[in-house]
Amino acid sequence: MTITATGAGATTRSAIAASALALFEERGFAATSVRAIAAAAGVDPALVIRHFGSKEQLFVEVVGGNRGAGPELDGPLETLGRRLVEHALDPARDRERRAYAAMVRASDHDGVRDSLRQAARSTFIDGLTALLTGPCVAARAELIGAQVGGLMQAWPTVGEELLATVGRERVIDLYGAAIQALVDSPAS
Amino acid sequence: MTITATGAGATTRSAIAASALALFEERGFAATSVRAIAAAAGVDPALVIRHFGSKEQLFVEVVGGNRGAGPELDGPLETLGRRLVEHALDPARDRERRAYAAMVRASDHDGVRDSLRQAARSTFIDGLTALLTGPCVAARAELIGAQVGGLMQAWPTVGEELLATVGRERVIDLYGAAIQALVDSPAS
DNA sequence: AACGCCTTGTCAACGACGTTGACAGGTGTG
DNA sequence: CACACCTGTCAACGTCGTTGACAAGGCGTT
Repeated sequence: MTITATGAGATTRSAIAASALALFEERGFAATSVRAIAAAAGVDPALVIRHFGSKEQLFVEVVGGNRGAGPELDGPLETLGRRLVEHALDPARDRERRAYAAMVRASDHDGVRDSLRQAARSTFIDGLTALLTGPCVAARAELIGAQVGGLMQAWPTVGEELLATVGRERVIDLYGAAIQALVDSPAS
Repeated sequence: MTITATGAGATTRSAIAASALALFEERGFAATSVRAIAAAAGVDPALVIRHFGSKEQLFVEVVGGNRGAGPELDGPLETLGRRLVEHALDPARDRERRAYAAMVRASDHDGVRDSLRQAARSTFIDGLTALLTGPCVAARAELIGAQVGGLMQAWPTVGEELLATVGRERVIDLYGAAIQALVDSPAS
């Protein structure tokens, strides 16, 4: 039950977490077995469960646990749409994008889905709601979240093609304008 | 190998498909076992695999197989954004929306992901590409697909709340306008 | 009628999976 | 020393998707 923050077990625990993160991001949830994680970390499969409770909890903790604050929200509202797309497509954010895709794909499991929803709320939609002005800010923030989520979900499969045909800047222009339509205070 | 279109086996095959569809939509892919499908259909588990090859192929065939043509594309371009949202949120389309959600959640498996991508292409994005005018029609069609996909994915979790707070018409207005930003031919 | 073939279905089993319980070393505290 | 506890090991359980061998029944050909 108890898990000490320091001590001998903490190093093996982080070793398990590192192996798990690498395998989950590379192969996804279903294709990664607890036994494979244990083998990569050089420990017993039972120890993985002992430390993290279950495969699902391990996934949520290592893949869904490292959320940044969301600095992409800083800046003028007039260019928020562009910045959101730039941030979502930032090549340096490849790891986070793959982590998000892995979570969406594993959202067949209730715990993963709940974690995904909660993470989106706390690190994105709530901040966005506080930022927007005009009517229906909460609803518009949710819909902007749907837009960004749709882009991130589609990107692993269509992103390469889009980059080759129209280029990153054009995608940022186009999708940024679409998001901006929800950022700008609508009539009525 | 060979599967006759008619004959004694066709009825049990469709019985398996019916049970599988109901269970997959209700519980999702991972939580539905081949044995449960077989029990619901009153057949042997091995027979399920015999008829459909694998659990994944069965899922793709029964959940991803019944795609409509897409009449939502008919009509003037000026209101296409609205119509797409109306169609995506149509209460009568609850089954299709749940099927789509089930496929997204099961897209951890390669075959499911491929089927999802192909279905989106053939029944939506290709038709949309043919419809749009102006520059970058293919890219804009893909991005519109991302928008619609994001909305459909988010809807099961946030739709109820949005309906209660701002109402369906307002959502159609807002998100429809955002999609319309990609439908309308952009400046250069 | 007798034969062989294909389809349809049954049965037991395989290997892999996530998870659990009982148990062993190792360390610090009374 | 004895006690407790954290850390780790081991074998096993039940379930899973899938497979192979085999039986029952229809059907055309000789």
